[in-house]
Amino acid sequence: MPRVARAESSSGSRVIAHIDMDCFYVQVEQRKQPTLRGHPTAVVQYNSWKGGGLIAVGYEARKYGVKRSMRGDEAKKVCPDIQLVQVPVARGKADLSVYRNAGSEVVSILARRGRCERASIDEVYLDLSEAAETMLAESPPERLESISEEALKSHVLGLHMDGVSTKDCVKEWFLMSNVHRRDKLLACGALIVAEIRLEVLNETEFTCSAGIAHNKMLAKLASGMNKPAQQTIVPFSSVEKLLEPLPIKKMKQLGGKLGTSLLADLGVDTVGGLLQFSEEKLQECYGINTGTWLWNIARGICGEEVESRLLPKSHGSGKTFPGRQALKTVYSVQKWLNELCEELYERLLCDLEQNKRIAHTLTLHASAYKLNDMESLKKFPSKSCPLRYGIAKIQEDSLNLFNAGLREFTSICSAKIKGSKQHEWAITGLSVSASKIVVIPSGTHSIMKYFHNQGQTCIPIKEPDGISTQNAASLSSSGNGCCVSLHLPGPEINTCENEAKTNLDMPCLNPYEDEIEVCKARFDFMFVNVLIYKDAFHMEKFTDNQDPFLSRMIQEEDRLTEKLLLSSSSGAENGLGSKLTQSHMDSHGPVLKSENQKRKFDKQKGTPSILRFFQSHNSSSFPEQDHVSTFQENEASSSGLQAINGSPGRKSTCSLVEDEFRSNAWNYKSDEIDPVVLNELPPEIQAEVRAWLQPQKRANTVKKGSSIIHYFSPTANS
DNA sequence: ACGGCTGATACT
DNA sequence: TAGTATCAG
Repeated sequence: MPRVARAESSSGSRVIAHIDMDCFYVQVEQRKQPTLRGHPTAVVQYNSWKGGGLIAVGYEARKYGVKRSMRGDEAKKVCPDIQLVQVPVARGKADLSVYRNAGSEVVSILARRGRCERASIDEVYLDLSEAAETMLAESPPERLESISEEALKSHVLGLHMDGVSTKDCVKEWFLMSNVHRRDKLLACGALIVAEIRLEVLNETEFTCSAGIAHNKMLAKLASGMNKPAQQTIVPFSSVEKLLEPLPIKKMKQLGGKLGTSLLADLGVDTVGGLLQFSEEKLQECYGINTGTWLWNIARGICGEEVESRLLPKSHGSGKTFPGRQALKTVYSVQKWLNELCEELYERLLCDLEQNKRIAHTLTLHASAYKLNDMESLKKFPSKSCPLRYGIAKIQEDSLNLFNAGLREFTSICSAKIKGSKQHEWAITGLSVSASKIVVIPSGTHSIMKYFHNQGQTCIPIKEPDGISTQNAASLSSSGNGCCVSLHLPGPEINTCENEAKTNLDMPCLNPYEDEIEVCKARFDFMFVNVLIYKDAFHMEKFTDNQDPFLSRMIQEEDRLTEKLLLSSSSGAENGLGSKLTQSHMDSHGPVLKSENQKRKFDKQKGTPSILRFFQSHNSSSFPEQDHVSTFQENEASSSGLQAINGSPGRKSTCSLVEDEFRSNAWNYKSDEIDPVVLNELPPEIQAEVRAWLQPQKRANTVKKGSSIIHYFSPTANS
């Protein structure tokens, strides 16, 4: 909750829109299956129990009294004609990817018009202040020869003095010239939103509703007032009358316990009721932040900014196991964790490919009860650890996290029963999630670029003003190979030729620190890619087994490499991009075998494409060399990577990669690093590199290591 | 011990 | 920070 409110009047009025898709899941299904249009429809989560649980209800069905959180059977009873569509199922669980992707479609349209915040899978905030100002300056409504039909259908709160709000009234309101400037801005905003909503409809076939107001809170309130497919405007003058009788539970954030205690403590059940309490009083009751926040929202004040964020901050995959489905063996837990991790990892790869983002933290949540314990109210603890890319690693780590949690869960409270049999616990819910997702800086979008960029290794590259990093490229999606990629128009963002620009959005830290962050992110990016390929390589042996997921994964990763390489200009020149993927599977790459014949890798048929890429890109003589050094020509001596490997002439990037491929037990010692090169690095980088060389704790011990090295920790405990 | 699944945020 | 709790839809 945004606890700091900005004075509304101090800096000119903002124009904020909240766009809310109408019964979104239903619309998505209706688009997929147009015969459903016009019929009472609901989306149910696959669940043979009682016909499944409704998670979205179309407006035709609502007329019959069908409600969310009814079971499918009840819905049928109330509305026998209802069409129940099932949510897609993958890996034994509901998969919401199609809806997520559909949401991305909408967001990419909205984002063209102003700062855009994806508030949920089907809700978006838009800051239209600039656009409205521009319109007011250049072509104000009163100078328009006509107001669009859609805009004329707007609802203007407070306009209708009880009863009739005709189109004429609305038209008059739009054209009113003797009104406060802030209302004219709202009118402009409403015209824009009407336009946007038509765009959305044309391009996606989805209808939405919208609220237009001076802040997020009011916009959100308004968007729900006239649904579906309508928009509602909240003029400043209508705020008091709107809020005064409004049940407190209708306000966002007050629908839960806080709202309840407001009634219990203060006897207040409408927003207007709050007005009688001083800010101090509210602070006494609910703390300084919440108190002030309450005081403000009662007056329609909400300074919360629209964040520029089109992508989610975390990904998660979870499932519940209610009743007797509860999991009672570690085995079954592991089985389900593996499924959940598969989905999560698929989405992570999507995010990496489409948005160039890397997640850094893996978290496991579980819910459980104890069988013998009378008080089974104990919570199963959440656990997290550094996230290592690679499906097997995520699966292993999540299981370790679970076991760590389970030990706490079982030990702390019920040490009483010593002969601990299997069934003292049961798991009713599992979820894995990935967070701390960071965008790789522009210019790092291919490994080639990294290596070609050497002279100026760590120049921070910023986006053009007004476009935040994570809005770059395309919108995330996930799941099932249907990675929708929607590119935003606008300024070129992804060129490494862009030099450092000043970023106005950021308070700009020490530029030097900034530089280091960019460096770290680049390391992360490259290493993650290498490791993904290592994993794909391992998986090759499974392709014969026709495991659909594994082979899909391999394809996925092939595509990723190809894209990355094609996107690199020099890769394209050499024709490497396409050659590489072709050669991925064939068997000409015994380059590594000289050293470690026993290693698993040597039994594989191919050389991982990334590695091969390194090889072929470089000296032509590479394959013959026994212990090769590469990239000598390309790299300036300031390369941080070289420093990790040692001196430029001795052991370089390629051999670092090789070593990683050769050895499951990755353990560089400090003495393998040329101290001269290490000392050339900026002090912070030196520190970081040295830190990498320390032994790292991992999931078992549940401690977060430094940003990069944990990717390299061996997979197995052995 | 059934509304399931997914996300954000604030507190500590 | 990691872990918990609350909220929303």
